[in-house]
Amino acid sequence: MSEKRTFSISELSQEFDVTTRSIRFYEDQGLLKPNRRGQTRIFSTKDRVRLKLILRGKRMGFSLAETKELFDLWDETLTGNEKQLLKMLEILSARREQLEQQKEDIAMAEMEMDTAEARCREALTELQKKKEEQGLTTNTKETAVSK
Amino acid sequence: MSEKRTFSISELSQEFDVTTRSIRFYEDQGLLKPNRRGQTRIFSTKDRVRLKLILRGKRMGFSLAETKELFDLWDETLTGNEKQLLKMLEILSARREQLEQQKEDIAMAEMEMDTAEARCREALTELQKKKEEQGLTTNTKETAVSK
DNA sequence: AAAACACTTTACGTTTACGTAAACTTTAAC
DNA sequence: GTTAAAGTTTACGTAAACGTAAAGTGTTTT
Repeated sequence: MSEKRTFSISELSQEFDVTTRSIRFYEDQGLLKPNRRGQTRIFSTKDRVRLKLILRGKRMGFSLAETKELFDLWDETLTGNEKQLLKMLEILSARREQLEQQKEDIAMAEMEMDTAEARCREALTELQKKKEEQGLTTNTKETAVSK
Repeated sequence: MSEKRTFSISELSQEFDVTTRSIRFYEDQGLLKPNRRGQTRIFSTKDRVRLKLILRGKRMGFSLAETKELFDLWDETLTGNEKQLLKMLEILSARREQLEQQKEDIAMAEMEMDTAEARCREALTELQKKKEEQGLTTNTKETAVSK
């Protein structure tokens, strides 16, 4: 079912385009807990998923601390007493609000980019016109001279 | 047309829930350019819009430097030679890609939150069942004892 | 005009998220 | 078996985004 592959630090580093330094840092901060063979880190598919979540979180503007909080809470939740479960539900709902906010932000940004792009294109065609006019007059001059 | 109100630093601070320190910092970094009456900063509606953009940018994971770059570029663009305009169009298109990525991220996050919430609710109802069973047995015991 | 209050500059401190270098060990390749 | 490649720890450095304190300058309220 859940694949049992393992990954080296450099494999993950390449796949997700992060430095090994970053990955070790994430471990240091308690976000990843790879096994070891001797000194060497052996990452499981679970670690891989977590790394993916960390990076997505970053793209979404979450700090490592926030992401870690979520991870920890989820782990606690799985052992699950009622209080933990309810807290998790609260947090999930709070996150949903954040996501809604972000969607709004994105929609606004898209609209503004539409108008910005429109203005750019207008300005460009304006410039084109002027160029053409210029081009024509120089041409007439040249032909006039060449006669 | 474009309102001619002005704002004090504390007005903006309150309206957008940022510290005055942050606002001054944004000015320091060249993101805001309020007028002065003596020493005192007088913010225009344009400044207000920019502050709004800065904060939205932050929520979307943009650094102040990135936001500043956009502001500067837009200012340059308005004076508009062709090169600037084309560069702006490129940047806009790059931003759109980023936005698409973010939308994907949000969609993924929402899906995962759905399944997470479902698991939580399952676990909760499980606990409820156990409680009810417990409740029933204790009741029978109690009634048995109280007889 | 004195007190209270908002605003200012200057400057050092702090946290986050790594980069970078040094010196060492383990593993893989020849 | 040694050399190269990849991995490790330790530790100091850095950029971004403010926080915070100090000390001064208006301004307005009583």
